[in-house]
Amino acid sequence: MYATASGSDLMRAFAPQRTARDAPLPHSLSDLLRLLGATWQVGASSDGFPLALRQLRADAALFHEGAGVECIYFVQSGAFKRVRTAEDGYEQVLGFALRGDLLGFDAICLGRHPTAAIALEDARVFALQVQDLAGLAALLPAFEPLLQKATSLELQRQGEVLQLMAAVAAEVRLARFLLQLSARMQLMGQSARRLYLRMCRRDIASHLGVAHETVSRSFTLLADWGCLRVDNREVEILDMGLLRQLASSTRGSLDLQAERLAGHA
Amino acid sequence: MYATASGSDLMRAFAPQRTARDAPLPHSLSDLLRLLGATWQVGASSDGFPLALRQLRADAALFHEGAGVECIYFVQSGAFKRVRTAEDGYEQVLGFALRGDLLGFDAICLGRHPTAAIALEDARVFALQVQDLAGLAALLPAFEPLLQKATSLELQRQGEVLQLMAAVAAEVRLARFLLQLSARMQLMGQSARRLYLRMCRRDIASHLGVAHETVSRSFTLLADWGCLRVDNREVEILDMGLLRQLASSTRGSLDLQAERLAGHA
DNA sequence: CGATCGTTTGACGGTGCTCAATCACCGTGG
DNA sequence: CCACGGTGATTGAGCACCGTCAAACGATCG
Repeated sequence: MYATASGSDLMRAFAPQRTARDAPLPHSLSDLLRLLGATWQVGASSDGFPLALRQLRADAALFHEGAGVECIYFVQSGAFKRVRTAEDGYEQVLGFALRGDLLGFDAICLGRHPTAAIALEDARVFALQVQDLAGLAALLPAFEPLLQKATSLELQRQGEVLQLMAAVAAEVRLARFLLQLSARMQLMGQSARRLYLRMCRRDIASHLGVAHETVSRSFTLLADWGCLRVDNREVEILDMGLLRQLASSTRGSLDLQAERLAGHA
Repeated sequence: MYATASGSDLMRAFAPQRTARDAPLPHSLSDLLRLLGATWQVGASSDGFPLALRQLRADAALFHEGAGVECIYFVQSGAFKRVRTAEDGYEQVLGFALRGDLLGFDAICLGRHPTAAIALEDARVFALQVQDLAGLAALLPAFEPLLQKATSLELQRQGEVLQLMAAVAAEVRLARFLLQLSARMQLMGQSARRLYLRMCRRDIASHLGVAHETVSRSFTLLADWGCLRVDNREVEILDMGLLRQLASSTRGSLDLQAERLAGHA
């Protein structure tokens, strides 16, 4: 590696596993802070801080399971799935990461990534070396609360995912998943009603803890009940209230919905 | 409350919801840092830092679902369950917290506790006001990495819990749960083989996403296969290898175990 | 246009949920 | 001291839901 004093090469040095087609992209610490929800502007003094912007193609791995931790990442664009592969090859999807989400932080405690992150589409991420975290905190005292908020949000989201898998009925799981996705899209300023699923049915199924055929069946069931309009990966929520009511049912008693189904048939 | 300038009263001031039977307990910042795994000693300069040690009886709530966040907590002794209650009264157990675990951090992002924490037995926790976090970071630069490690560990544990609920067969879920518990006990310097379950079957069932009767059946099944010896809440792991093998099976194919069962019968 | 992958739908069998009874344990009060 | 009620754990029977296997359909791409 050529060590010159130019800023461009500094950036390059902090972008691991950079492939040939990657080109240096314009970015700065301000971009990351704005992504994390900071309202104020960062002074120009910290523009030299080592912050890499990595670009990935669909199906590329941001990091592999078991790999040593070098960076934590913030999704700038695109979508990821977090997966853990069992010995027999079964892929467990633990969650999906969208714009603004934190990736790889669960690796800090043990020094290795317990899960892999795979891009579902072309994506860009900010990469922050863990060894630079202390320096960044010293340079920008306001960064620490932002990072804490981000980790807290991840923790809270993981809790919601658990509730998702805790539901017994498959339609309830799917309903909860769609509502969570809808809420996140709305938080990003996008439509809460019209969703485009970036992941395939198999990934959704793994995430919900059911077979992928069951996901299909649940989609058509929700569509039959008038909750949704489903066209492959395009989903439109037609009756948000009914969807919420479905998602809130816990043990048994989908009978109310069964009646509605009978009424429509 | 009598307001004098003594140090004891300072402690009292930072212990919210203190009941009459609670007495001031000896504690210091050093105790917390040692609990978090710090190897170095803290200087006496920071002994005046506001750090409360709260004591709770069994079944008492450390914080309620939806309550505003004031503190984050580190479990000093005892055990907790983290629960979320649905509208129809169903209690979803998201996880259990033991000595050294962080509680309440998922509330920081939204300012409200998304889950409640209930003591499973008499317990003690260190309480750290969130508004004091920045001050503590300034006073002790080495604290920030410890907090990050703790949050990272929580995040990683939540991922493991997800894997737990992702398993299809009930016995597999129970096997994974017991292995996770065993690993945590060993990490705390206790026996990995002899476990005393601090939670009732219903809590375990909710945590695994099955009916509590199924938990009972799975316990007896694992015992019949020679994995465990179960006596109410006392569990002894007899065949760790077989238990691991069971826990690693994902989709279908418990047939191997079924053969073993037939062999024993 | 064929090939491959993803999605949907059907049929069947098994696992676990529901309902219910029994047992064990414990603290209370007669 | 033992009867009593209460809670938690275990076990059984029946049935619905979902996983597995299988086939057909659709989309995308070379």
